[in-house]
Amino acid sequence: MSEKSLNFIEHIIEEDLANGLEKDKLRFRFPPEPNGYLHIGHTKAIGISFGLGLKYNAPVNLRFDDTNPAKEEQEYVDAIKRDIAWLGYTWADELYSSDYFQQLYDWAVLLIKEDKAYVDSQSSEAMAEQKGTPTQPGIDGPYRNRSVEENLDLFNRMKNGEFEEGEHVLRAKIDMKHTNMLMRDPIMYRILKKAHHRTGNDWCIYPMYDWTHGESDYIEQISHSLCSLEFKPHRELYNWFKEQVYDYSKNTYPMLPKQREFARLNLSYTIMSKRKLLKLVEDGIVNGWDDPRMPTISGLRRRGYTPESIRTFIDKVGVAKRENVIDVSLLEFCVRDHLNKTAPRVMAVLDPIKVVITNYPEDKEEWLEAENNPEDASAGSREVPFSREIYIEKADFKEEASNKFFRLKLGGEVRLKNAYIIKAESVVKNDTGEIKEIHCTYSEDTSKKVKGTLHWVSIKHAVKAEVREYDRLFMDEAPDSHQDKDFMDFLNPNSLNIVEAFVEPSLQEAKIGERFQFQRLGYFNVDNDSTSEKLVFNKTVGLRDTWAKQKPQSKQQNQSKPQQQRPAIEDIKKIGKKLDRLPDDKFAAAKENIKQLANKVSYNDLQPLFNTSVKKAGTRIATAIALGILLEKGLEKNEEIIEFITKAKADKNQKLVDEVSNL
RNA sequence: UGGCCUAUGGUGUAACUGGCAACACGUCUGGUUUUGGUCCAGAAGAGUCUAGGUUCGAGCCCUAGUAGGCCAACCA
Repeated sequence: MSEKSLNFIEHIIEEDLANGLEKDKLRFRFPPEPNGYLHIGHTKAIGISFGLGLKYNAPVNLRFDDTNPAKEEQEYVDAIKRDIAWLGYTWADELYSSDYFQQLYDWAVLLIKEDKAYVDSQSSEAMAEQKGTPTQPGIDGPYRNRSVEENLDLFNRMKNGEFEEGEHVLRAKIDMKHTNMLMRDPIMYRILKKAHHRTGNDWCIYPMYDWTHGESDYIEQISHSLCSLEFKPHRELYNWFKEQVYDYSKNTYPMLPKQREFARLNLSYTIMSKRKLLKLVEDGIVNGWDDPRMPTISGLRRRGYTPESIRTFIDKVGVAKRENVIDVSLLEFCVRDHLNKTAPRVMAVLDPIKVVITNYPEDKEEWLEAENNPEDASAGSREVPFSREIYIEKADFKEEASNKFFRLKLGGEVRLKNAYIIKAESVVKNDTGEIKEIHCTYSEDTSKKVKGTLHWVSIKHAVKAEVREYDRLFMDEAPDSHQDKDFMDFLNPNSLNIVEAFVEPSLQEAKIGERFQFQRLGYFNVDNDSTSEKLVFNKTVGLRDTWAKQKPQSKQQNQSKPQQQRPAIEDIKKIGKKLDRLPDDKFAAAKENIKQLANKVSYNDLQPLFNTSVKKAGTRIATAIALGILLEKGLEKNEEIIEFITKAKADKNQKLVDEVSNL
């Protein structure tokens, strides 16, 4: 652990420690709002705070940020706790912001007494108007200078339920002209006559996020409050509030927490918004929050992901402040890596074709030994039944094929995993020419070298099972990042594919949640829907398949990325940078590219490049090429241009001299 | 007309107070293999957004641009 270089948050903590913060004062928290299920994005926040707790041996609180009774439910509290525990993290205290409602109220009264908060009685529309915009300052509202007495009275009556929702709010009195809109007298309390999942009807005023969150951190004496980037502008308010309450309570709560922000996790081909995930659930696109296609923790769990693999994934994605999109292939790598070491191997045929071994006696059957996991000697072995008629995968047979195809073909030999070597002799077809059976002969000499090995199941002994194969839910790399299109437009209609498969008989006893490698296919686990009458498997992830990659692909994979539209001059500079180091053929291509781009460039764009320093030959060559186009299009040579050309002609770089010579 | 944040191979993250740009995924070779998996060996791929400056030396410091993100819920 100490080997690994620190991320920026760890650097901050190390610095705080070096500056005198005592190590036993370190304390973190994970603060979910119980209004939905946790998803893989939350796992990053969980991993950061709980990871820090582990690293520094510091407590990490689980605090439900439950200040909005309209949206929050016990069901979500339970699901969140279950998911965090499943991931393998242990929280110090289970806490609720609602536990602090009284303290928050008392502090709010103190703020009013100091004329730092006031009751506003306007409509939300009027208040929004006075608030201004990001580019325009706000103006003071008519209630801003109410007397302390009146504010105290009104606030007390708000608490007592004397007013209806929307009639009054309590606002912090900061600065309506502040450049940070959050500082323009933010609302601290609103009236909400709703029952809260924990406090019931005790309160009819509820504190807002900014007032609650930071003060909850303060009460819990959290040292480092870590959240995602979009809360960066809130930090200023966070600090303002905490400095006020510190004045009132520094003796009981001596430490001021520090908020820092990191970039949230984005995964390619998936969405992370709770609201949008909820829509998938409500519209019946998926079968609930734990549908194996969902990026929720519960979905991943049901899909067969291991908590270990999710944790290593989070560890690998790192922590920084720039927007990122992680490729799902990294997540898949992490599960494969873990399951490869732990999942027992079994044989299952998903798309069967019948093979008859003509020289094998009709009534004979054998039980052959099969290794459970070549990666784990302690996993032992089991026996699998073999008989005259077996299933193999349709894709594993071709009547004719090149010798790049080292599976079964007519006249060719192949090894049956854990069994004999067979040779395909003939096929039986139906009227439409479809192959119904492959007739083979077998040889008991298993020592022979054959290139291919196939998995199979004995038809007589095979157990039927339902296998659910999943594909990504969205066809687009970033489905919710298109301003002109709705994320629902990118739904993949084939995200679920149910097949009737045949599995080896040892699987009859498989229990819900158990994970296996179906050899040569991928990792599968037993779904919750599985019963003793009907086995149901989920495909967690396929094996790496370098064979599939060699075949021509007609995939939907290659969708062009939404190319960000840079000004042409920027591209020219970029290309120009290494232009002088390019081999001739590449240089010609780059030159052509620059010529194209130059058509979109004005003289004013190009002019600044004339001063480019002598050592940056590439940029100057690019400038010369672009200038050539502009001159062709009728640009008049002025002094600056002539000076540039003259200087370039005298340069020691031959390419530059060439480019500039015919200008 | 504003404020704040960010910019390093295809992707993600490193590079401690300036000193040969590293690691992982992905990609491509080759080897091993009763899984076209795993494993092993290797390769390609970035002069760190652009320009200018400071310096013996800049991914890191300064200036100016450019691009992207966030900010106007009685949501969190």
